[in-house]
Amino acid sequence: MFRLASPWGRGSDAVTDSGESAGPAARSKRADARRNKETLLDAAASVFVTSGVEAPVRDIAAKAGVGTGTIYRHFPTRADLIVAVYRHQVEACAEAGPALLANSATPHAALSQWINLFVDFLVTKHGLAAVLQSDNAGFNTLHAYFLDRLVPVCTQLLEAAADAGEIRSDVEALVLMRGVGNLCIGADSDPRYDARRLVELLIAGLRLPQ
Amino acid sequence: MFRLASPWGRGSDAVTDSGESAGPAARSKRADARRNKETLLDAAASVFVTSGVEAPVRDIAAKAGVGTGTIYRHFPTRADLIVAVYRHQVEACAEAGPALLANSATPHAALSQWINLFVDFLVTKHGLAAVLQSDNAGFNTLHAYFLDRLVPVCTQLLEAAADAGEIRSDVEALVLMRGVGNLCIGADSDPRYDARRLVELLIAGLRLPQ
DNA sequence: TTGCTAAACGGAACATGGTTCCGTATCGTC
DNA sequence: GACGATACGGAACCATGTTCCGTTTAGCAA
Repeated sequence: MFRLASPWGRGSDAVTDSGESAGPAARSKRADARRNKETLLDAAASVFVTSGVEAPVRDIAAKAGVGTGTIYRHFPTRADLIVAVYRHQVEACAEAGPALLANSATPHAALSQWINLFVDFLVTKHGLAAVLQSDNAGFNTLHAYFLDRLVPVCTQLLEAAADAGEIRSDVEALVLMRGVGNLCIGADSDPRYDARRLVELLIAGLRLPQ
Repeated sequence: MFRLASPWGRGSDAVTDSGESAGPAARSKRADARRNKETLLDAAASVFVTSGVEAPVRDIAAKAGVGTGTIYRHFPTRADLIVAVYRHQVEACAEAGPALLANSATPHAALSQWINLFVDFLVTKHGLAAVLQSDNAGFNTLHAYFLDRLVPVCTQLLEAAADAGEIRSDVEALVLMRGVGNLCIGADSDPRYDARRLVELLIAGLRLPQ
């Protein structure tokens, strides 16, 4: 069974740790700034687990022992903080797509397993799904990141399954992913609601009518 | 084609207009209070159309030419106001269930049409679907009202279709309705997202595997 | 080691939105 | 016309996201 990397697997973020990628010899960040960013990411991850992604910024700042201004200097908007916290897991999910396609019996099986991965991710992140769909500007970067990274993967899986004649070919990855994301909303707040089940039905509905 | 009553069909609300239903000779409400409640409902309906159900309470009060306190006296919480505004249409939807069942070729067709009715309702009410799923306490009454009124209808349709051997019998109405509601979130803010389509797929997924 | 400055910090202050409270105005009755 | 119950308006309160700015500090150079 495929699983995403551990939630605590974001110790060192190679891209954002020090200095900007642009410019030849851009001055590297001050040590305390780098340290604070790490502290902040850990605090946010921890608070997200207990209070959900909609936890007040002040709570995260408090947990990190830092002022709110510090958060906004490192992460221009809350969405950027969320992206940073979950980047590794989203990357893992994106990379799992081609791997599943290569290792599964059928493209449809790969698609199904990949969607499961995505659902598991969303369902275990209290409130993430809801925030993902919020039309609130300011979450635009969050929205964009998820879509930019995952839609191409989903497209690839959908096309493979369609080419194999397993599913209808008139459903776009963007629409499907948003649908799946929507179905995951509130999955953790009501035990009677079974998001995984509904997603299964949705995927079942993709099958070509016999 | 079945359609819900016009959005402006809530002129006189027989139940809540004057006096309480409890008590033998409960004193009837003052005329200005009754008038204000009507004005408020009209203003809210109008604001909901242009700014969505999440419009600030102050906006509704302003539109009605009334203080915010007045809103809260008539409607203890925002959710109560929303319920009051849409009560007629929800009732119409609930009543359409048995009617469709009686007039359709198959129970599955009735179910499908009824779900369409529900989806049309949600999709045309900017932001309603999102608010419906909000786990924010305070929207409990809204949540409860929709579920109390519509789940039994949906259950009836599901059971009829299951008894006819058209669909699987292991999906509860509550789960299905929440799923459909979720799929409708954000349907009006992004033209690329096609909630109706996804709901169709979900309903298709209910069919017994051949 | 000491001094200096850009960088970073903290948290008060501001903006927005839901909700409560209470002094005032009004209705309906006597 | 007077009076008590009812309803009204909107200021005030609380919670939250975000910005701003005076203060502190890291890192470098003399």
